Amino acid sequence: MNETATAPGLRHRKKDRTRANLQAAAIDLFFVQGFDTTTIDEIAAKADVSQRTFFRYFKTKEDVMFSDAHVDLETAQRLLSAGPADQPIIERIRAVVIGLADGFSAEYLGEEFKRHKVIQTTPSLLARQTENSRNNESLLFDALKRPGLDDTFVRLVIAASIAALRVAMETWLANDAKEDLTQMAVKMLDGLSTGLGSEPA
Amino acid sequence: MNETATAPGLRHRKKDRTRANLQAAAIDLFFVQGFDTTTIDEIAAKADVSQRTFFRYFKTKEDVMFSDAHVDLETAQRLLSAGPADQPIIERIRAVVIGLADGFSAEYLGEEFKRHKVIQTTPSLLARQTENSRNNESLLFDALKRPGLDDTFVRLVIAASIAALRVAMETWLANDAKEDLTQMAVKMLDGLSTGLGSEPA
DNA sequence: TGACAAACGACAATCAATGACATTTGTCAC
DNA sequence: GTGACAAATGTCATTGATTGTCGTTTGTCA
Repeated sequence: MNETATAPGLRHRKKDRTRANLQAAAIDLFFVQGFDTTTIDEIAAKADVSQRTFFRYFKTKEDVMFSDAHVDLETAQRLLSAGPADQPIIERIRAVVIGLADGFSAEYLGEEFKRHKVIQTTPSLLARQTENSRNNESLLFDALKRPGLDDTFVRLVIAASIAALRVAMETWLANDAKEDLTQMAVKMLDGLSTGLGSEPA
Repeated sequence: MNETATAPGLRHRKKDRTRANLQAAAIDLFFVQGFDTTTIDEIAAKADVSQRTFFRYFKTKEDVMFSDAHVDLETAQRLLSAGPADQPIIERIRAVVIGLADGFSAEYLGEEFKRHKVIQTTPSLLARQTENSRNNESLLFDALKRPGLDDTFVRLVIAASIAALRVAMETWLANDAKEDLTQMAVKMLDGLSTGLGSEPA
């Protein structure tokens, strides 16, 4: 699955560099002057390519913020396949979340923090992110559905779990990453598991 | 707050008519030829106004599908204010959902079915809808938060509940409105209340 | 009726996104 | 090396959403 081993070749390396340049230029500009007030022309200029080339790498202006999103999802799917299939769905999700978070370096979390800060403050990016969540729900459903179990229940668990993870992320961002994100996420999933009818003291 | 009582005047009536014309023209065109393949020029032409006027009534092309969304939300807020504040949040939400659904006529449900069908099949509308959900979460949070209760828990309950309602709506749409939407929604909320850890047979 | 403001049309400009075509640049077989 | 070939890019042009401006029409109200 990971082909980084075989010699990429000059052409391929240049492509990677161009993509990285575009992405870095875009995120930089979004940070300092905002998403809406940054034009594709500016991004292209900063990355030293034509405007047309930007759209050869990213389908839309929003995409440049989400092109790496599939990585974590694929990891999640791999962890799901590896885990035991016979325990309750929410338990499996919980395990995957812990497994995923295990691979997050402090540096990665710092990058995520910045990225999500931009997303949170930009309506079109926020919309795009939830669109991604929708796709993730479908993929997770395919991975988690089981013959004996009501499909709608599976969808409910997945949707509620993703919502819980989102709330954890938002709280984390709002508190400037002071708390431990994983711990908060797990606490929320446990809340779903136990039931929201019984409220904390 | 509601000024519809005082004689609207000719100008106001014309404005209402123009807005309604634009909305009807847009939804019609979206239905028959799709959202993306319908231009603002077509909508404006069909409603017999200039393209510029369209944007005087609706901020974006998507807005024309959501401009009435606030009505149900306001009803929900009113119901929330009316209900008892001392029961668990999820119970209050459940009661509001039932109260809201009580006001849905068969005709309204039919309209909603068509509208949501278009939304479901149009990525940009889907994105816009979830953006609305975000706003609703904030408003519901303000209405439901309570001094003794952890804010994050309140947010979790709201986010999970909205996710559950969305799954109910999606299931309803996928099954061509065969089941009872309210009943399904309540069942899902009960699932959240009881806890997702215990799976149905 | 006349002043005033709201609603509107007409025009132009910006920017995202896409298509078409020409040019440059790796890659690979010879 | 060298030439054929495909990938990557640049350039040019176009569509369509969105916004600003300005002048005109049209309710409203004294």
